[in-house]
Amino acid sequence: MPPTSTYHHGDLRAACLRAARELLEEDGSAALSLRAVARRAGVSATAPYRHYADREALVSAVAAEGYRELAGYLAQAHPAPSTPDELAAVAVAYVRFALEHPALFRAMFAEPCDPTSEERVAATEAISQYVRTIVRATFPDVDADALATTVWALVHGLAFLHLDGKLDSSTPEAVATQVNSAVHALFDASPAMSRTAAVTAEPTA
Amino acid sequence: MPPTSTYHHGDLRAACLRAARELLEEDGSAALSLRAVARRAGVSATAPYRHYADREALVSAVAAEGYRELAGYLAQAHPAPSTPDELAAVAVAYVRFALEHPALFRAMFAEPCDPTSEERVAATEAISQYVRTIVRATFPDVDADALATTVWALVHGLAFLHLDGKLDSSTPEAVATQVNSAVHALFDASPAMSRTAAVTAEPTA
DNA sequence: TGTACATCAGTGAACGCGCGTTCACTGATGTAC
DNA sequence: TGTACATCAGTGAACGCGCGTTCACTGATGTAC
Repeated sequence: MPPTSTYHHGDLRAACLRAARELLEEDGSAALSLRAVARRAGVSATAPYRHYADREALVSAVAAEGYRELAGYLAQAHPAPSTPDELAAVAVAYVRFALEHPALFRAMFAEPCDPTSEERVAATEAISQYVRTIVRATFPDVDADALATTVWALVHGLAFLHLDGKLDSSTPEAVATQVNSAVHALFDASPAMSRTAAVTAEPTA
Repeated sequence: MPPTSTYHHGDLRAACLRAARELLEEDGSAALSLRAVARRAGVSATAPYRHYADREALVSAVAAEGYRELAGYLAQAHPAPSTPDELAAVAVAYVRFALEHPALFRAMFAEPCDPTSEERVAATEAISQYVRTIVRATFPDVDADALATTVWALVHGLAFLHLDGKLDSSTPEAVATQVNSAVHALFDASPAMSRTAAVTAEPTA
């Protein structure tokens, strides 16, 4: 259904989200204002209020969309990882996502604008669950919750360090190598792992 | 030298820094404006311009001070760690610092306001060097740079996850336990550690 | 099929706000003689 | 020791800006009959 008339936009809600994403990627979080979003969507300054209660609601929606997109991105790296290598591939995807959408990623983890936004809480919970699930599939015999937290922290930290230019992000390969080796440093020799999948882990990077 | 007169403040530069820190801790980064700083320092809105070129300069100064303070905090946890346990204690301090100064910590790692601020660059470089030094002292036979990155990422990620309320931060003990176990998961069984450089050959990163 | 009407999604003017920054200024300080 | 003067660190009025949000409104849409 193409938006024939200009008065009724067609899908302003989605257009706002898209505009917000673009502003974020182009000029950083400071540029993300309701008015700028409206401007970019080609609509009056007050039109977005039809779809978002206030600025915070928009930001939360953007963050939530980011979480969903991240989840999709990870799943695409490997739908159901069950070996350390496959898990490492997902980790690489996580960091890559952060580097491809730096402002969005920062917004997702920035000072919580509205911690009570159900959409947002649900989205982050989904990611958290997802990580646990993956780790559990990869290391069935282990305290998956504890390990999942450690893995997530490691990968999350790598993402931020890369974002902050602390590590060599010049090429996707450099990033992948870095992430792979860090993840394997955690896995290869962890007691529980060496017992389970003794040799599987070695050949990466 | 007590600031007798009110006209000449005495040490407005430091007072601005302190005010900025307070605003940050109390109301988050959005509250950190030059005008608010001036107001809190009890000085006209334009007075801070005597000491800071613009808003960005102030923010960079705050961040740099944060880095220095973090460095001191880590050194206080253990002046020269050389065992995994001592290193873990430093890691705990890192996370604790983040939790005690959440807004400051976020500001330090937020979107780089002025990447060319020499004070700021120097401060972050110092931290980075410091981590490398510690890791090298603890594991002399290992590719310290690679491991240092991994350790830093892990600890940094834990700090943010705690900040975002993803982990149990209810008591300092809970945090310490969490961080300790994560760090040990990385160390205790990492091949390089258990068999000293036997397997260092793995040449990644 | 045509018409009346409720509903919905926009408009645009207006508000008050706090911000960063400029400018010409003035009061305090300290130094040279 | 006293005085003249340069320098320094503040003042306060003023600027223009973009923001979030409100309000009464109006044009388009779709549904009931």
